[in-house]
Amino acid sequence: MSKNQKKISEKTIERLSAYRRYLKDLLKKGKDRVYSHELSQIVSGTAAQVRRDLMEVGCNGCSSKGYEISLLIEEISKLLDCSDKQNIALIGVGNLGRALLGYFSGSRDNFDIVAAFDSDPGKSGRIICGRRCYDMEQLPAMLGELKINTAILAVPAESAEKVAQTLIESGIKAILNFAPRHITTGSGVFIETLDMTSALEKAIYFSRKNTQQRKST
Amino acid sequence: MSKNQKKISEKTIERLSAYRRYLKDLLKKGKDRVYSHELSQIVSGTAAQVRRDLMEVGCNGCSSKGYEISLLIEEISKLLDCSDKQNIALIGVGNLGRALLGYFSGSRDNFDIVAAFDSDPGKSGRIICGRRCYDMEQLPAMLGELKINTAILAVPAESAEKVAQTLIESGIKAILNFAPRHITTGSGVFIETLDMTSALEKAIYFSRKNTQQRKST
DNA sequence: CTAAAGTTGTGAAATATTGCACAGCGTGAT
DNA sequence: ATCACGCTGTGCAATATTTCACAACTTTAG
Ligand SMILES: NC(=O)c1ccc[n+]([C@@H]2O[C@H](COP(=O)([O-])OP(=O)(O)OC[C@H]3O[C@@H](n4cnc5c(N)ncnc54)[C@H](O)[C@@H]3O)[C@@H](O)[C@H]2O)c1
Ligand SMILES: NC(=O)c1ccc[n+]([C@@H]2O[C@H](COP(=O)([O-])OP(=O)(O)OC[C@H]3O[C@@H](n4cnc5c(N)ncnc54)[C@H](O)[C@@H]3O)[C@@H](O)[C@H]2O)c1
Repeated sequence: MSKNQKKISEKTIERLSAYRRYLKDLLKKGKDRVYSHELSQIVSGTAAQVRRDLMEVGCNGCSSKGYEISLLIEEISKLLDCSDKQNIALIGVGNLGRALLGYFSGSRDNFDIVAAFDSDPGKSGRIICGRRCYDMEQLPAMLGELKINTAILAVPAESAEKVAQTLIESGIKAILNFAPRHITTGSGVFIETLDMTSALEKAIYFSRKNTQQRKST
Repeated sequence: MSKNQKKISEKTIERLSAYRRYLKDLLKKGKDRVYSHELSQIVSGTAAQVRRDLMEVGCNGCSSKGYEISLLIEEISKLLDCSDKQNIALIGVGNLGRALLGYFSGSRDNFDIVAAFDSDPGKSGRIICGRRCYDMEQLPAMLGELKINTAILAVPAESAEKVAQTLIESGIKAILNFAPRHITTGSGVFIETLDMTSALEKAIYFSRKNTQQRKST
């Protein structure tokens, strides 16, 4: 019962998220069915890969007619989303943090950044992009109070590990880290580091090699 | 001659970039040698993986003493960097674009954002974060003039594909795309899409499954 | 000088991920 | 009713990536 599905790969989860976003677009445009080969284009994969991904959410496809978009969205959401809207915390309201706050706050229906934290007294206490910014001392209490278990980390690299440690001790379960620092954790906390500098240097590197296009997500 | 190494994987390139950044830190702190198991921690891999990565740049390791940091930085740079500093363009000077501009401009010695472009007349013509912002009409000419072959794309999703097409036609060789849209290209242009929303939804998903930590880059 | 400890370089095994190819099914045409 | 067509679901092959494991080498201790 607790083990209905064994394990879905990270790559698949990422693609499912991308599929869903695209499917919502399609739905808005009035489409109601979609084929795997159409979906495959938005992640530069093959149709077979899409079908395999969709198998993980319980196949809803129908031969010849493809997948029903609204049903697919529903099924993907059932897998990805929690029953209730997830509260997210943002740590570090600098240049990047503000951009993220403006981008993610309020616009989604499955999650929301409900609180921001910064060590700078000039920021905490204020309301930024419509969200209250708290002092770091209030972090442990607020995480519990707001039932936050995922955090976005956008503090300078030097502070990243220390802040991450605080987050983990406060019971956070996953961190999306933008600082160019690897976060180590003995516990079962999920850490995803988005390293923009490496990504850019990779792009620069491959701008010189004439590779075929690849990649996704 | 032209085919000195067959092919280095994207993952390896990303890690090499991360190693180098860390190695520069270590050097600044006065260290001069490093072991593979030390490097392995910053990408949450194994020591063997690090050694394998470093083999790609031509092994410089020495039994028992590890790798000489300055030499390693040199060798990685020889692989990753071009002989001359790479000029980068930023397209879309919105909330995210400005953060990126502030972050990447001027601080690196192997690349620099030398020009920004935006379709908004209120932005083009001005100087933002110390960089001139041009009108989109000037894009093709400027890319050639400044010898730019890598671009950062930070425009709204709706415009992303069209702008990417323009970039490719103007001769760009690689794009780091922040818009939540897959860019397709028949040509050999390298496209790297950083999808923050998928990354966040992935983090949220795994905050509920108690996985061991994984991932890097 | 010899042994012990610790590290590199790397073939080979183990995993993870992707792509192929085809059986089976629904649909629409005849 | 039958058939051709196009798409799904999936076993299996093909790749890609990571990890294991060990010989060879360097340094240090005795
Ligand atoms: N700006 C970008 O486009 C960009 C790009 C790639 C990576 N990053 C990374 O993202 C992170 C944030 O970048 P940024 O440009 O927003 O930096 P920033 O300096 O503008 O903002 C950092 C914020 O974190 C706060 N802070 C510092 N120490 C803290 C602590 N211990 N606890 C809580 N808050 C603390 C600061 O007060 C500040 O508001 C950095 O690690 C940076 O390397 C940023
Ligand atoms: N802000 C974030 O933190 C964040 C997070 C994840 C993804 N993104 C993505 O990054 C992109 C930029 O986000 P943003 O928040 O900076 O948006 P934004 O609206 O603040 O900025 C977009 C900028 O692009 C310019 N622009 C629009 N159409 C253009 C065109 N055709 N050619 C040139 N410039 C054009 C606009 O004038 C504006 O300056 C979006 O695709 C967004 O989905 C942003």
